[in-house]
Amino acid sequence: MAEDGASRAAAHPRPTIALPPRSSLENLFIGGAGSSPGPMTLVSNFFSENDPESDYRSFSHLLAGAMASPVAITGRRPSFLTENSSDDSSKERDFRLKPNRPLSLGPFGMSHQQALAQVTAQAAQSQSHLHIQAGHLSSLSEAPATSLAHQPSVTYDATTYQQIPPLISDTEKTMMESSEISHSDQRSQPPSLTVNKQADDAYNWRKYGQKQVKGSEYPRSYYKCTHSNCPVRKQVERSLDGQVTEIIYKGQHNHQPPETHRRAKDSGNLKGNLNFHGNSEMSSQGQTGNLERSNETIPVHSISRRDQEYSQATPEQLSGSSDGEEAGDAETRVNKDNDEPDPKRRNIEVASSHRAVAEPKIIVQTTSEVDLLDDGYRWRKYGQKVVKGNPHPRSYYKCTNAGCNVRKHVERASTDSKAVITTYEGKHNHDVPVAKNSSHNTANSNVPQLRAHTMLSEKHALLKKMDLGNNDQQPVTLQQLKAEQIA
DNA sequence: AGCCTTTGACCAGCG
DNA sequence: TCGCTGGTCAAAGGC
Repeated sequence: MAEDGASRAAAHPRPTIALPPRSSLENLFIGGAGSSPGPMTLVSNFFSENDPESDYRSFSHLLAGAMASPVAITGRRPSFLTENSSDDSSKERDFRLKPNRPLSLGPFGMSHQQALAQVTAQAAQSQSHLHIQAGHLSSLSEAPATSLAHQPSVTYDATTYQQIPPLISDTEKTMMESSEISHSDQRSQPPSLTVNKQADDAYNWRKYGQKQVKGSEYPRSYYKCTHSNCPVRKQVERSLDGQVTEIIYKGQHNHQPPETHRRAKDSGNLKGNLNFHGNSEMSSQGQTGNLERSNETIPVHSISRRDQEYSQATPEQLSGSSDGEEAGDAETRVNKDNDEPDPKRRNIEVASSHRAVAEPKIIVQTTSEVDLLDDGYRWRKYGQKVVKGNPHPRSYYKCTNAGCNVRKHVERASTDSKAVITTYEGKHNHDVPVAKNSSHNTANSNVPQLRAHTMLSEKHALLKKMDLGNNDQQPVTLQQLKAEQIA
């Protein structure tokens, strides 16, 4: 098994690419050299820039911050959380985060966290369905001289909404500084970076197995929480050089994190979070008691990398559906239903690091029906499923290109049949096929740009909606977006 | 001594 | 029923 993994990894080494800086607009419309799938990169680039402070505003930092101090987001789990296709027979459903590429925020003057929170939250309000996922390695330009390979993915098992700790190596401990920035605070001022030493993993894990899983590029390691009687387990896929490529958490901690870790988090919060209510409280709540029914407060996992290449994910609190079943797989989904403007929901704690780590890509994609099957690539449908709570089936597609393992899931929103949530998984290892009969595809090279335009317009419309209801919270996003469009 | 990782074997679900 | 596969167990060894 290990040999298999080694040989496969050797045959398909993941690239480590450092590209020169690129303008925000260029990034937005073009993406990185050889990037694919184009559409996936577009909106992600929307959030990325060459901001010199981008190191402090990565999505991984977002995750880290939320992990350190989860934010309560209550309400029904959004319908655009899709179900893990690989686990649809199980009651265990995963939220999966695959931060496959670095990301930094630039011209918008806002953090990933802000953008992410704004977009997702407001999307729910406007009944637009956003899918935020970490995606592909396609656009590589944002990360300043950072290895872009081997971005981890994280799956959150939605069966039991656990708080998932960051895993911080000793090296990281010494290098990592994090800022915790309340979402609402950040709208009027730059992130106030405060040091939040992510001392260590909030929980202790013991490896109990390793296996080369079919279809998985790297060996999968199995870990148990070492706390007595704690059922939480996690699966970690690591590349040969030790970099995490995917993390899956299952179960719910029935205990609090080690005391030392909680103290560290509390300390960090006092310094940096002006508008957050109770990190340590959340850390404990999230473990056992938050699974209320129609108004669940769900701590999202948080992760980190031990090996300096990834910081950590965030336990925000995800809203859960009233039935607690419809969750998504797909890559990262940070979202919420915000029928109730709970102030807590708006407080997104941000952690950041000075480390030059590879950062995950965030993809926020809204698609119209037109875009649904016309993203420049060719797809073969291989499955379809009706998910509880959504009258519309989700369909599964694979890229038809030989040797390409990219898949996408297409789902119509339960509340709006014209709204489509598309989830891409994987990275195309080929160029966009020669133009099809789409006006989008007049030439291969135009596909990304045109789609960018389309998506940008949609984004604009979305953000405009957002702006109407939350003028005080989204101004930067909207203004920046408008600026981009004018440019 | 205790805790951890490693790794082959075993088990259960599924087609 | 059988084979495949993912997940887990548990002995052995290392730190």
